[in-house]
Amino acid sequence: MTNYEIEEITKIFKALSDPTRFKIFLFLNRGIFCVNAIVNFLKISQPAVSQHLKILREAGLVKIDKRGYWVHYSSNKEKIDKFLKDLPAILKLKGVRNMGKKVNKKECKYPERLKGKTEECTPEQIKKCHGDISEKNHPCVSKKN
Amino acid sequence: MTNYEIEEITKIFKALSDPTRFKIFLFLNRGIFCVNAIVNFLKISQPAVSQHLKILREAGLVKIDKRGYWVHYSSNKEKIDKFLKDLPAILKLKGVRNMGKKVNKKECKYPERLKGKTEECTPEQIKKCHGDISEKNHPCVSKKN
DNA sequence: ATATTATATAAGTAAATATGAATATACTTA
DNA sequence: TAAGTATATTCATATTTACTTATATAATAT
Repeated sequence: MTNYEIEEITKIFKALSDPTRFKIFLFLNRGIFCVNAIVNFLKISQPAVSQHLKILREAGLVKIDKRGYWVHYSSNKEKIDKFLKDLPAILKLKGVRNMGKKVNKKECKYPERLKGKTEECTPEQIKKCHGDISEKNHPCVSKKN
Repeated sequence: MTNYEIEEITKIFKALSDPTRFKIFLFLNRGIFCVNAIVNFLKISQPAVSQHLKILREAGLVKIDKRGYWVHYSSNKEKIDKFLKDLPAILKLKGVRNMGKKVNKKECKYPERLKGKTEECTPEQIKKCHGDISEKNHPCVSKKN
């Protein structure tokens, strides 16, 4: 699997995050359509459709085929299939670059002060909370999830 | 697979469409963290984190566990796994309700007038373009994708 | 040639979003 | 009790977004 930048992934999610645009995307999953076909299907203005298509295109989700002055759009199945295949790993943080800074020492300050439910935290967790912590070895982490 | 409303799906995509929020989501995929742990990891204000968490929670992507005045967040693995499992079918338009109106007769008006590239359209396609068309039997549809 | 058509882009606008500062709430500590 | 802490909420603001109308572009039709 190729590595993804966070912005690359969120761009895809953003492209699919508007209901109107998502309908266009689903529509294009069924075949190859010209812009006016989508306009007449959705009953919104032609520029609105063009702009949604641009966002879908820039996210790599749809393809273009110019024929005369018609422009035929269709879904980019290769890209979508690849994304679907990679997604489980992406969501589990494999293959994502530039996650951000390291965690510092200040988080989850005093979990050992918890009364009544302290028994739900293991002694190691409590100990960790004041020791050295890195992105991988964090307090407040439990295996219970 | 359960059926999804379009808004339900786009709400999940929208929750994952902001880079900051997506980082929070990825962070929570690694364990159970209190809000301040996330604040210190991301270096943005605590209210900003709380609000992102609210959006992730409302999309069903994260879970809450209140302990004293700490609130431990973690990813909702069941929901995420189910969504990942359903996604291929969703993107292929199975299990999506309320897609919208039927297609009417106006789209892709005169594809047969195309010169030079007409041969790329089959006679049936051109014929279809002026016959009865429904959501399933649309002009401009080709199997070439 | 001119008129028409399909699509894209630009400009403007109303609504939504991301964020921070201030405040509220609820719990803990002393 | 009062003071402190973690989190949520409210409010204000700058930015982004989805949309429409108007215009531009490029091809087709007459």
